[in-house]
Amino acid sequence: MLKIYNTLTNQKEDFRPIDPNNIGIYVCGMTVYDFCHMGHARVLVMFDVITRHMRRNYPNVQYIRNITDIDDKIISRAIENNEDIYSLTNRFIDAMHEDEKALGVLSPDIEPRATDSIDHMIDMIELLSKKGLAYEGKNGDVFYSVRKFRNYGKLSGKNLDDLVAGARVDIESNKQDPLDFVLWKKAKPSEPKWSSPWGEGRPGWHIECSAMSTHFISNHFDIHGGGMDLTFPHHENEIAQSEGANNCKFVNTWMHVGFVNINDEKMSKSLKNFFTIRGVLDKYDGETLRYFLISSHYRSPLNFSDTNIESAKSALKRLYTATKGFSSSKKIDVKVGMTFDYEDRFDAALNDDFNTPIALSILFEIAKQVNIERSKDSEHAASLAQLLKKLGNYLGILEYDAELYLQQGSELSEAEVSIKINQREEARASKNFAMSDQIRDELLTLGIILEDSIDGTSWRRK
RNA sequence: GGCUGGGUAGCAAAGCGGUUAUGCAGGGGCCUGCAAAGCCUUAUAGACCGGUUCGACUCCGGUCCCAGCCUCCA
Repeated sequence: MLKIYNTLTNQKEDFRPIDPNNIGIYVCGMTVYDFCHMGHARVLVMFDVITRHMRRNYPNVQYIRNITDIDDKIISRAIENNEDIYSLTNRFIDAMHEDEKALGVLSPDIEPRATDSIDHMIDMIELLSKKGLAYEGKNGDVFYSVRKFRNYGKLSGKNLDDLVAGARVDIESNKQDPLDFVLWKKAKPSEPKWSSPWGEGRPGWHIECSAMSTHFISNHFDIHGGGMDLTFPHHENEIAQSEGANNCKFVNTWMHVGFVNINDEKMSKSLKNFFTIRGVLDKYDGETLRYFLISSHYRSPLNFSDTNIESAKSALKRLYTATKGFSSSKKIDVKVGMTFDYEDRFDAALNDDFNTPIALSILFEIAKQVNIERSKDSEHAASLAQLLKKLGNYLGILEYDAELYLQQGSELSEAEVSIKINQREEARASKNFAMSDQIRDELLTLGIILEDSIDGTSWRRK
């Protein structure tokens, strides 16, 4: 039984699908005015792990992740660059796709752009107006009347009076209540605009997710996720909009991914302490990064540092090393009873609120067993290695041939290394160990490590 | 101030009321011509104070500290 921590109830709950044959997942994606950073990477990778696991357990999982391609930041960045918003957003959408590919993230089933769903948003705002939940302010903007929605605050555990007392609410004379939020913004001259019953303008941020999730999935669906900072106000407002408009429960399970921190502080654009995915990929391969991101539980904070990624790199290398030599496509039957309950325990870990650290620890148990069996029972070792690769793939790691992975980024070609290895073999055969060690040291300075075994000498990158 | 989380060994990170988490790094050993990898072995935990219990890192209460949200943010 899959258990998921639900932000709505602040506890782990049994996941009971609305329709087991049709699971709906909606995740708030990127606002595309800049390159994705490590925080985005964590959300991308975690929901990739989550949907991969869901797909193994349910026949049809519909995964939707939107793209916010219209908002204030996009507009101001486009003006700054003196370019059309679409040329800006298209560029960063392409960049995002490159990044997620490098991280081994599978594409969502649908990736709707806000600007393609303006009609659905207008429909929803009209519905809210009809129900008396929305009103037009003095400046022509349309607002949601938060106090008219009974359950406002249920997701984030806030109550309206506390929010007012917090005094961090802006004084906005156009609103009836300072907590009300914008559904539709009147266009200023030279801003991108769409026509609507309230004149030309553009949608507020929150309405797009309510409109797109209900349109592409249903008024009521299973899982809605995003980064933790979206809990309030974004997701709270989505609930107000969707439930206010449709008179039914919006989402059963709300999932929120913890932050990536720098020196124990949230990584964010406003703090200017962020690292872009592509910046990190200059130094580390995508799978190392992915391993790093899944090495802690998705709700815990994750501290980003070179030391921590280096340690992820070493750990992943250990798993690859264990599968080395078994990567041939030769089909081996996994012997019943010889793999113990590794796979069951692996599944149980993921079923327990997607506990990737435990799932990974089981991969290490298998790796150790492969190493032990290697010299004793090679067939058993091979079947374990196959299992290791299979379970790794479920998490989106161990996707490459071990040999190739361990040799990637080498300055010398395969052939060049082979020549050196052969020279060294000759030296060793004639017991000229000074010479053989010299060759090995020479390669080491080029970042290449040689490993002698009964099967001969193999090499890998340091 | 209100609301969430959290404080675990050198570092990272989990589960668990009593039995080895796991990885990286360290010590000793085996293997090796020497290495590397691997295997065996080993040390180092549970912020603090009380309580419940035969027994608590794990449950309850309190204290201290940290992070996040309450404003755009994944």
